[in-house]
Amino acid sequence: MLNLKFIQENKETVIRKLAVKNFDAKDLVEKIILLDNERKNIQREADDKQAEMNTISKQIGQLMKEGKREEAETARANTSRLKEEIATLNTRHGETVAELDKLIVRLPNLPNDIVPPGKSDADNVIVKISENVPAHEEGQLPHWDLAKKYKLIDFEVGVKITGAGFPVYKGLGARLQRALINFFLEENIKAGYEEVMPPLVVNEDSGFGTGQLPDKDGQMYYVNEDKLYLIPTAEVPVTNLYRDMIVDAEQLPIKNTAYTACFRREAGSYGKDVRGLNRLHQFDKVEIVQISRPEVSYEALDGMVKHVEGLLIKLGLPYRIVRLCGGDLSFTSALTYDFEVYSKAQDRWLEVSSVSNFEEYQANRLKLRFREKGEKKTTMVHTLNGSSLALPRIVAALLENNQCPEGIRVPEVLQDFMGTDMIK
RNA sequence: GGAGAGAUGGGUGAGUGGCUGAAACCAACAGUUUGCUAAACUGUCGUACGGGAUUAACUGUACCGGGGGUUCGAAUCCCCCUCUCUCCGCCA
Repeated sequence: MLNLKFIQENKETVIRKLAVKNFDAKDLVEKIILLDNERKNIQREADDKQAEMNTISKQIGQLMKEGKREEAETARANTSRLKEEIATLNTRHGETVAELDKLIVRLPNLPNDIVPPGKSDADNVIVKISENVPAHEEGQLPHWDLAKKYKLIDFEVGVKITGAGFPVYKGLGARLQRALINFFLEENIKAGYEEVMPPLVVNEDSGFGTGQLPDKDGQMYYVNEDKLYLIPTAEVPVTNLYRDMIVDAEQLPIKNTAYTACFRREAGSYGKDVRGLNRLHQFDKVEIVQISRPEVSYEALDGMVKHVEGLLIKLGLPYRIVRLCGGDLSFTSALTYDFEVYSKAQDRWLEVSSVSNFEEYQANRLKLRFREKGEKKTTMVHTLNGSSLALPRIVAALLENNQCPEGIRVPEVLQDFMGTDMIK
């Protein structure tokens, strides 16, 4: 969430920048500022009265000790009115804060200045296209047919045991999952990311910390009995590792990578978007997370983009990198680069990674700060994350782009993990 | 799931109604001393939200797992919740 003080001092900037996200913040910001001022006034009044009360209480204690019962009784008689006033003020204060909290989480993160304006993904800016993008060919099989032909993925049995969007990987298909996970993790570790293996379900505080709640409540699976959410991405448990912490400056940057299954309800999706592996309710993803000093977070972002690009190059997949426009940018992100791989048979670009800088938006919610050595004051960190990578569409692109008369060519970097150079 | 014990600052741990935002020790940080290291000594050493000329000194309030209550006054008494530990049961 945005910082209250910042909103107070930069009202026009907030409104102007959120307009890039096509978010009309004017009324909300006005209301927030009004409420915040009210909150301060109430607090001042309540604090003063409480201070008065504390003084009287101390006096009573002193008088009692000295045996001056009469005077103590007199002092006590004066407290009841004060007590009531404090109670009233505290109630109002609580209500104001609650209202303020409710409003402030409705403000999205401010986009970075280089975020292009735009309404939808059509307005995203392509910043790079790899040179190996093939031409669309007729007669190529889409991955769902290839998966069937080589007995790699069984969508039907997944429907039987769970439902649509829960495929079952079999044989070399299952092994390909494992190969990709291992490959990604190894590469990430080589790049200095420490591997963690977090829980796949999280509590409400964690969902709030990274911004999935309250914004995307309906997109997560919820375990009612225990009030837990199935994670939509490893970002949630991994970033929340550092919730409510003050880290030392020399610990930064913190770099973690994690493989997890991800669960998404994807309510409202349909059609060719959900065909085959294009959109699933459960899928596997390796994630990278960085916690960075604010002044270098954009260098960190560039580094992450380079790293993810390196993975796609090693896999030999045709890709492009796009900078998301304001309208396509997520609620919590300040700047996002999406990676898309080209799928020859579908003649489509498939999103396989999203690398974002959240600046202090998540840190504010997480209460994640750092402290300079020897200094007293704390500063919010910047948090970043990216997929490196999400498996299903990588698999789709690999199958489709690497199909040949003999079978499906396995990229060299995966051959050891796969135990073969050709899926037949 | 059953029974019991517990939850205090970065850590250990004292504190059963006012003198406690919290002893002591450890860790950490700054400094003194020593030829270096170590040791010793001195000092600092929670967070949030306010006030203060909004990067001051200083200062108010709140916070001892979370929420509510009793009281002029609660870390301390009462109630509810959560979590942790031990034992039993079940079990990958």
